[in-house]
Amino acid sequence: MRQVTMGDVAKKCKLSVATVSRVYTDPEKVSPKNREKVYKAIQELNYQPNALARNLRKLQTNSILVIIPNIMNTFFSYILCAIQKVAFNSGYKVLLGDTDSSPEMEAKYLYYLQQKLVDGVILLYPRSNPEEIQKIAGEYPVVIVGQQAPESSIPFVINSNFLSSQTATEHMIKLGHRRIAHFSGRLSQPVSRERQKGFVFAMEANGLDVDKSLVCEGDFYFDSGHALALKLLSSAQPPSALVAASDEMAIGAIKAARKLGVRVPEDFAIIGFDDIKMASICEPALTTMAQPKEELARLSTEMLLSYIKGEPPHQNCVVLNDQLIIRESCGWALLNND
Amino acid sequence: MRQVTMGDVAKKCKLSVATVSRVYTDPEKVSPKNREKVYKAIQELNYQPNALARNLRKLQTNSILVIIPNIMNTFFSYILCAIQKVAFNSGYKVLLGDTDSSPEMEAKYLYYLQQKLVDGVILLYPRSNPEEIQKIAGEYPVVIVGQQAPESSIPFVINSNFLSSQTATEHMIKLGHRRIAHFSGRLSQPVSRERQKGFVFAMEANGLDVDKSLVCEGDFYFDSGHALALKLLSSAQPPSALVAASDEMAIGAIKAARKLGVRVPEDFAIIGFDDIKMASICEPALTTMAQPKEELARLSTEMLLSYIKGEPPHQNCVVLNDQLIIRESCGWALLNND
DNA sequence: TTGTAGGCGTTATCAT
DNA sequence: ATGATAACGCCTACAA
Repeated sequence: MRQVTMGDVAKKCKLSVATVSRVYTDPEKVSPKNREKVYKAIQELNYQPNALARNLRKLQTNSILVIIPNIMNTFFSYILCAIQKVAFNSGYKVLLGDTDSSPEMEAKYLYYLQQKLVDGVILLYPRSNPEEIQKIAGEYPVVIVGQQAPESSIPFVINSNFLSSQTATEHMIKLGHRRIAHFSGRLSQPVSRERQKGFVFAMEANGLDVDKSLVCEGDFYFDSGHALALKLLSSAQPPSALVAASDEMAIGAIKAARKLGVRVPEDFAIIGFDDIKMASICEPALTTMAQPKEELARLSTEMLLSYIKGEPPHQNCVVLNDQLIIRESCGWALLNND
Repeated sequence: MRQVTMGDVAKKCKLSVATVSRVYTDPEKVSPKNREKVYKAIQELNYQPNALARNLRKLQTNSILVIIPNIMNTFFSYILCAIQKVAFNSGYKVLLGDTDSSPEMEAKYLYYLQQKLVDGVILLYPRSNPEEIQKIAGEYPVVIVGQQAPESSIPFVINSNFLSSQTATEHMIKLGHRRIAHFSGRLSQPVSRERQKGFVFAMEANGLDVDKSLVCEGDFYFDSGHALALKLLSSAQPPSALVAASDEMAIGAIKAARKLGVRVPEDFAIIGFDDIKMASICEPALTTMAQPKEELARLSTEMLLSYIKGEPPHQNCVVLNDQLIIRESCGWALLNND
């Protein structure tokens, strides 16, 4: 069954394809009478314009690609969800590019731009090297979320990693902790280094020793937090508190503590990062630095869309502040309950 | 800056566009010497074929749309992730259609097919009415996951809801429970009705009364489970066990119990459905009916792709079995620990 | 093995 | 306000 085309509609109402086309692109320009005729024919033939032809003609797809390390993490899926909402409301479709944290996948997806498969890309927490990214982002609309593009003019939106990590650490120090551990993500990622630096800075600024054996490299995922905590808690001199660079690792640590009979927060206070859904639900509820997910998503999408449309951007680089959310795992309530 | 086209490549190596095109579609058909020339020119010009033009010419996009109620739920995001992997390996791109559980959104997304924006659709747990779906699915490749398409020939993949709900319920009965509650999803959805029926059937088959006040309609989400459990547990005759039709509701119930000082599983045994990530992490770990997520995703994608390619399908309707995963929340260990 | 040329379904320009 | 027509960039008979 051949597809219904504009030609068919035109023939049906004895008008030209140009007029039919105008009904879609600029209805004002066609007389009310003819407009009606066209609408009727469209209805009767159940016609829908072929997006492929339109895309080719206009050399654009009205869709964007979101490159994302792992949709299973609710932090990412939340952002993805928010991006899709903003994009949808602006008439843009969202292609999904889950990289499973692989730089190679990330690069493959970036090439969708060159193939004209999408009009722009939102790149969440990139893993591939800056040159690779710069090569594409220099020519096509790309906005990076969660990482500052060093020495390049790629627009980005990030949260205040250094500062927030510092805040989280100082929260623990204020609660009286001296031996504090830090679990970072892979240090190959700038985010991880930023958060680790914030931790070290806060410790030193408060005159505390940074025991190197307590500054551990994880990978942001649950399992790494679990394994690291098991090791530390069964060592000779276990820490009394943990600043984790992700909620997943923090929750992994909670589970590890429980397995060893270590009480959280009494014997081991924990603070996470991200505020994923599980953070408020797990037991004890996780104290964490909440990233402004909604804002991150909205701003990056708006920036990308105006970039695509060639509008002058209001802002190219945005740094958003995180928010400390005090729940149970840090032991704040133990001291402040009256 | 004009985009590089096949014409440019052709000119560069003094061959025709046809030859260049063949290098992509059927390299065997062009002489090794010329092939090299073309490769070189492609390299030098940094040429990438324009997917838009190719799509129009071939009237296909090599992409599929996944319509999904809510990516924030790890059950769905897991399936989405698995679908994307299978699709990617077959050269297909994945468009994301998060409906936020709205039938209207679902319908809008279905029309992407008519607009030729995608070659096929995987429809997860549809919420819109069957006629609406049938209208599109009758003409274009659609595979439904999680719901049987009644009186229509739309291919589908589901799990054994009735049977699994029965199994879950009987598990509770075997553990000695008599007053058992059931939380369903919205009864407008067939899945919900199936699971509820499975519960009722198991109760009656075992000669137990079904107290209507214990058979509650929720909406699959955390909050509904929380609210319902609060109500039931503070009633005059609280149940001693709960069969929840989703893990989210089950975990909501766990939190409610904790809030009221009711011990899980000692005073209130709970079993969930889905096996989301949080199920193994929450406290106590959730006993649940695990859906074969991987299989659901793989089979539906394979079915859709062969449907798109016009291959005769191996199977049109698949029913997969769930698996009972015993953890802590049902209290099995209390009886069987020796 | 290679080249020529028509067409995929729209949109946009230019006449009328 | 409307119509004829030339692109958009690629693929694929068909001819050479």
